[in-house]
Amino acid sequence: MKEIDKVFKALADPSRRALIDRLHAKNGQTLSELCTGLDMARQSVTQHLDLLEAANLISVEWRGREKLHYFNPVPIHKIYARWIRKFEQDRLDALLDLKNELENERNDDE
Amino acid sequence: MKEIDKVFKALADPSRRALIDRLHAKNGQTLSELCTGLDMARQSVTQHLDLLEAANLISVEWRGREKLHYFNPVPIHKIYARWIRKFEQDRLDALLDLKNELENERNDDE
DNA sequence: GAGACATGCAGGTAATTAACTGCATGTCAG
DNA sequence: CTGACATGCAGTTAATTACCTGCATGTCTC
Repeated sequence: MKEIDKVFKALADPSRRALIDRLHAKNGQTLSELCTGLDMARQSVTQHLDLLEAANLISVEWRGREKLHYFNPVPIHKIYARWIRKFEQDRLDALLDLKNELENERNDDE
Repeated sequence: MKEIDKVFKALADPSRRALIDRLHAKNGQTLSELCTGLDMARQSVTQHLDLLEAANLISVEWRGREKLHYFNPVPIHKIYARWIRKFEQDRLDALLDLKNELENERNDDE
């Protein structure tokens, strides 16, 4: 499976996006810490975290018996760079076209 | 299902992203036009397009017996605005922090 | 109106997924 | 060393998904 596909798939689930949000709010949380308040078995959370890790959206670090989780924004930046920016560019292009159109109209009047 | 979730789910499939790319290259294509060159039954393509339409990523317009498909970038912009920009912001913040840190160090020297 | 064409609609199936339960392993603290 | 704790690992299940095939409907063209 392509890298970018893993990222999109990982982001497609609201539970996983929530986990990223939690890590974004407080980085370096343990598994049990991430589980608190969630209506889901620890093992299910692990599965989600594994997917996020496979997509390189989080990285883990062991400290004794605890597993610390860190958010990594790079894949999201790549999605933006390779897949969203070009559509954003269309919006700018459309504005430029409109601007040129208006200016040409003005020139036609002269 | 939440709006944003439909969009993420719709974007999670590479076939659907390919369809968006094709529409981005040439807007207003019919169903059969979108099917050409794809190794997939027409009915399967229809299902993908239905999902994209449910996510508001494409809109359709009937002309006689033909169904024209148009790409709509707004949901992708919303993803960027509500979900990606804040992570991008972190990168800027980190740069600013670094800048301030360096300046403070310089002041400490004086 | 007949035949070609574009698409819709209704199942059916195999693969994937997201959740669970139960038990095992490894680490800390007294 | 022992008990508590953090996590891993394996297997099960129900829901979802991504396909397919077959047939129906509606619209052009001659």
